[in-house]
Amino acid sequence: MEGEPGRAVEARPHTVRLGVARYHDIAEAIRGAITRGLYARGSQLPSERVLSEEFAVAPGTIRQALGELETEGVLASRRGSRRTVIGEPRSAVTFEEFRSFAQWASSRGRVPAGQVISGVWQNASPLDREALRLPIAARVFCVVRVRLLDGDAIMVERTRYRDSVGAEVERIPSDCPSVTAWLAATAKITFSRAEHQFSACPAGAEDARLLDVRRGSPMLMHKRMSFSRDGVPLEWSVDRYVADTISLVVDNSLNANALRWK
Amino acid sequence: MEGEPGRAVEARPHTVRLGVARYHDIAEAIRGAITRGLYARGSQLPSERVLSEEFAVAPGTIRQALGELETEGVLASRRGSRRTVIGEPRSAVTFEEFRSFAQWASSRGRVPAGQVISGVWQNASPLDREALRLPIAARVFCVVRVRLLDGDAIMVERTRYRDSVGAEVERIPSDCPSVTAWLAATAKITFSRAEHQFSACPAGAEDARLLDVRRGSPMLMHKRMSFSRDGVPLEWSVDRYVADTISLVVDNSLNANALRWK
DNA sequence: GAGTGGTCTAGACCACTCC
DNA sequence: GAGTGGTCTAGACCACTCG
Repeated sequence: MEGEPGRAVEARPHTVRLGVARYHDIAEAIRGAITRGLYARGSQLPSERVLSEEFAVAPGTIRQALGELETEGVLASRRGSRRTVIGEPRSAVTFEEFRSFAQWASSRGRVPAGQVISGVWQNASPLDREALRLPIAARVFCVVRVRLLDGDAIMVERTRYRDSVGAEVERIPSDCPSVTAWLAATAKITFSRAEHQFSACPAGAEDARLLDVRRGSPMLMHKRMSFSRDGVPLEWSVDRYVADTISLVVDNSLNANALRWK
Repeated sequence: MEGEPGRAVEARPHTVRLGVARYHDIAEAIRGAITRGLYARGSQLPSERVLSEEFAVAPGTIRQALGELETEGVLASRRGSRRTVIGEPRSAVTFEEFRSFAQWASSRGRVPAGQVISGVWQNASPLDREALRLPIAARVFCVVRVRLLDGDAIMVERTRYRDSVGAEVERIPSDCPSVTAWLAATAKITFSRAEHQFSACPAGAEDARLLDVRRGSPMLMHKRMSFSRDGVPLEWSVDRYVADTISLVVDNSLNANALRWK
């Protein structure tokens, strides 16, 4: 293992280090130990009591660290039996990466780009009003973008923003690679929760023209609604990807679920 | 609220009731209070201290209950500020529902059915060996099934089982609606983790014939790998759904992710 | 029966938010 | 400055698993 067990925690017993929690440190240490092969897949982890002595922390702190790893699907536990090592920790996608095309692409070492096809204000349709919980006669800002990956057009994005957000989006330069990043930096608008729906559909006429595929060819459709921290819906969007350019990976266990792109 | 705060917990301070944990009870009570409109969307929940007095439990127990609700995306919290109510709790899909077509359909009040097209033993291909972590010269049991929803054929499932599981699957009656349920009940084989990948693809010749769609028409492709509790891969499968018959819903927040079908 | 994880108690200090 | 959530301590009993 690692983590300097005999670190002499000093008299002050529960000082939280600035920025990083101790339990997260411990999770990181165990994660690293698994990656380095110290714990083989299928083997058993030391007990919570033993770990709490090794890391010189209270049992509850160890429990928090192990909880983090179980959520990631790296460990599995059962009452009365020792925790078993499930496998290599995966680089789970962060929320930002999953929500933002640009941030996902960058984190994978690929070059994202975007091109705005149109951006207009419209009266909110019944669909808009339901999705964004708007009153009658509200307006929405509608943007159609083509997204490029390493220079290839692979996706059409049709987004509808509520007015407060739309007013900011309207000012964004049309070649800005990441709307999400721009909104966060300039307008302090951040998305804290999103709901995604995936299905397949045939390419429409506009899709075919913008992405250079045949009409009716298969596309992965991704509907998305994003919310502020207070649960206010900020935007909803329908993205259509050319088949075989991208896929969504979902990892689920009895305890929790994790997402990542591939 | 509810939960009979003055329930007279008695001298024994930490007796866990059989089956249900107290923190889960409390989460359920708060969930119910939100559903019944006692806490409006966007409003603030009472503080942890107050709740711990109302429910007559230690603060840690309240914290566990609130954690459950935050994972579901019902609540959001921020240091120094009170927890805000995000919205109606969703009926998050259980792991079993997400993995099993039959269980998902049943839970939605729809009638699932399955028909085995073929079931044969084959030598494991390189793909099989990688997915199931098998040695050279291992055998896999390959099954092709058509899945029906309310009488309509909507999906072709091509599954490959490692030998120990295949031997059991071979004995399952061909009209059995739920392979998962049969395996759990009869052979005590349960899946505890799965990895899913979604993308779009055109219908192949066999898909077209079995599902009565045109070749090349759009399909939602779902690759799936299932593992035992100890991390041993038990099966992998490629399912292809007719477009617009089904879609996957993923909910993700800064803290956690939840899944459900729609 | 020894050991393990799951649950729970009853406190504490700190970082942060809001007034 | 008062109050809140985030983290941590140092114990406890119970249900369960395994040898």
